[in-house]
Amino acid sequence: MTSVTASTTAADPTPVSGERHLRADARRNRDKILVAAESAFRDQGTAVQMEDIARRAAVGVGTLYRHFPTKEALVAELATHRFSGCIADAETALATADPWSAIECFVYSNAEQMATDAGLRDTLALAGMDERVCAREREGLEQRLGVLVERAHAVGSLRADVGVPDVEALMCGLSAAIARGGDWRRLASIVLAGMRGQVRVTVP
Amino acid sequence: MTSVTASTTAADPTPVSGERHLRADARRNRDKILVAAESAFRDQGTAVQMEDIARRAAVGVGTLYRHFPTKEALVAELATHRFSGCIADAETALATADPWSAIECFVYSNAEQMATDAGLRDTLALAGMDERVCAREREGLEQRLGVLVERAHAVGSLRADVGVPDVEALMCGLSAAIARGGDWRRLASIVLAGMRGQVRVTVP
Amino acid sequence: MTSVTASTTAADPTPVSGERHLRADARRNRDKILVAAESAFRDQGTAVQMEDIARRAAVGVGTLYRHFPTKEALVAELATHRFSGCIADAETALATADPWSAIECFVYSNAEQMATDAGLRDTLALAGMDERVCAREREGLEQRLGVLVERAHAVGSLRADVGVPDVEALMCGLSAAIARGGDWRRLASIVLAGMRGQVRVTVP
Amino acid sequence: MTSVTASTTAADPTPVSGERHLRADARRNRDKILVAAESAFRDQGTAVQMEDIARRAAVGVGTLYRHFPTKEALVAELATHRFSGCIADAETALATADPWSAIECFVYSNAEQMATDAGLRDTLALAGMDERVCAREREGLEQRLGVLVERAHAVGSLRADVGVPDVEALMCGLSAAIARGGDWRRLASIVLAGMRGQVRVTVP
DNA sequence: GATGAATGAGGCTTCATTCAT
DNA sequence: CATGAATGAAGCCTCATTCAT
Repeated sequence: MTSVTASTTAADPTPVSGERHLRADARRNRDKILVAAESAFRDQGTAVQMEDIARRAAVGVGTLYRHFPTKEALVAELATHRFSGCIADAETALATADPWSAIECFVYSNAEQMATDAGLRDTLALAGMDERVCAREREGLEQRLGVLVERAHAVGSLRADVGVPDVEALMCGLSAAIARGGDWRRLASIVLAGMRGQVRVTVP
Repeated sequence: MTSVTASTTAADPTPVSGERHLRADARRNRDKILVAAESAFRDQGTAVQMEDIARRAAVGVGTLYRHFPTKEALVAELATHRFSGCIADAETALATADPWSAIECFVYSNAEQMATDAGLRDTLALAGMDERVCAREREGLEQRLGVLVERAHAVGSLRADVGVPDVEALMCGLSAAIARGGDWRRLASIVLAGMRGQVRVTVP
Repeated sequence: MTSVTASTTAADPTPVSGERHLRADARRNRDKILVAAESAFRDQGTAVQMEDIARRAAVGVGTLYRHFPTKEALVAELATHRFSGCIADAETALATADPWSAIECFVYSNAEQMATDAGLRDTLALAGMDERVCAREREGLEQRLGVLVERAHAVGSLRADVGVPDVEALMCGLSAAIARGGDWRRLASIVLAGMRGQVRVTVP
Repeated sequence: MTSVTASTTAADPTPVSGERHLRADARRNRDKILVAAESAFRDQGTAVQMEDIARRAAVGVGTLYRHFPTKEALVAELATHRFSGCIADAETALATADPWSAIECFVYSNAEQMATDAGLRDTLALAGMDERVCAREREGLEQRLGVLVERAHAVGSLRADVGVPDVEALMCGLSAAIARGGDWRRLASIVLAGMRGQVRVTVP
């Protein structure tokens, strides 16, 4: 689940680090803002005005700025959510026994998200510009990808010269390709086929 | 060659249709502006200020606006240049006898351009937003791609379910991937491998 | 009175239709802006810069633009105020029993306004350019003038060949004449004398 | 004749002061510019761009600036022509024996010009702003008007309290009124009637 | 001289951010 | 705390005027 709404539920009262005790309404506002920002960025790109976002969230700009001191901070927050989703995907993929299936799992679930939620693409593209935002999440993702890649290399199912940075770049590219509106499954399968190691069928 | 500088040489004094008699200095300035704009967009993205571009071109803003009535028009012009480059690549590829080699030729030459000149990415991404700009060039490109794809399909060297829009999307994606800074040759080869048809084994 | 300052008083807290609940300070600023704009236009004509107006109103340009999205809109608002003043004058005149006195009343009160506030001239001249602005007010004014003219014609105290458009034109002309700086009473009386019907001698 | 084209003919080789020996083509250009400027101001008001005027004159901006160092100078030149026309009218009027007929003659001929040539109105309105332009012509006109007014006063056919400045203001106003598009004859006759002294018919 | 390209100060407007209510 | 009005730096563009061809 990459939903942008805060995931803290009754069963999970511990707020994520950085999200201090917020009064119920404050939290509601924060979530409304994130949802609004997401759709706003999706519809109008980085050019959206803060006031637009506030309006969509049915909130005053002041409130928006109370929660996010800067437009950049808002984007970063969104990006963080996104990366968290990616990490979750990677985590799920790691649970898959077969190394290549794990990679497929990761790529497909990511592609699906991008196809479903255009905001994801834009946000990541945005965040992609400045390496400093979401450093922690990036690192977490890269770490998991590292494991996925390593495992796949170990059994030769991933092209030998493909490293983590390549996978990242390819995911980024896949995202851009999907943005053009084609069939995300086909596009993902093409990229996966390209990444596949040669030793795919060791003929008996 | 997609160089943005005017291609009129001593041997070809007839200006391209649509480019009316420009005084020598005017043409020089126009070219300076295009070169400057290109690098400016490359360095700072769409956000560059017109004054910045003018400064880089060592020209007054007025001159900039004399040649391009709008920032948008400038971007469009650049995009047109880029598309022309793509078309030229496609044309070159068409001259290759083997259908698959032709596609490889196209993808590699394009990828190289993107790697060499990161501005390409932004410009195309930009132009991608509004389908109306460069309509003619887009069409021309799609037409050539159509031939390339058809030929490759005929001999089964291109995945059967890959159409022109897919190729476009993949090129777009490749561009984004390359923009992340990896080895463009490897990335291009991955995408090509993914597009390759299954019938690679020409039965003995 | 055509004072540009908001007419809402303690006794009339209901804002005029179309003027939504404005916070006290917002309304104050709006009024400050209108007053400033008025004097600015008076002093410098249409050429005044928006920043100048803002400075006179002791307000940031942003505030100016929050209240009036365009310079044109600001002028239109001013013109509307002026027309409203004219309409009020016409209304007052209509309350006068004697048809000719009514016309005199209208012309004099208008002339006085023009003399007092030279901005009127420019604003009306400006508004005169585009028939679409203040269409409603124009119409309202013409309607009242129609009644005034008709009544005067009925008793023969207005030159038979003078119609509403003539009165409007003459008022416009009177405004221009007054703008030159002469004695507005004399100028108005001259125009009135010229409009007077021949049958001034009520036969004994 | 208020034609803006230079009035120097073969029979009148003495150039007006300020118009130095101009080569035939230079003079032709100068005239083309004046004609163009006139119609340009008529159509678009003071806002016309110098380049527009040059284009209408089928001349480069450079040439325009060679003849008139400033936009203001161009306007002034036009205004001077206009004033000269007024002076000529006044001169003609002075040749009329009856004092009141003389005034009527002046007012009607002026009104006709204004009705015929909208550029006249605008130019004069423009010039009217700055008292310094056409000072010489203004003075000349006022002098003649002085005589006309004095004569009319002497026989009591002009309202006693009407002075030269009033006549000027009224002419200005008449111009504005005519600009609204009504019947200039009627408007002029109204103003004249208003200026007429009371002792119009000394009953026998 | 004529031409029109170049110039750049200056105008209008936007929008991220702050602050009074 | 929420609100939305206020702010003003900064961006895009215009156009009177200058200058190279």
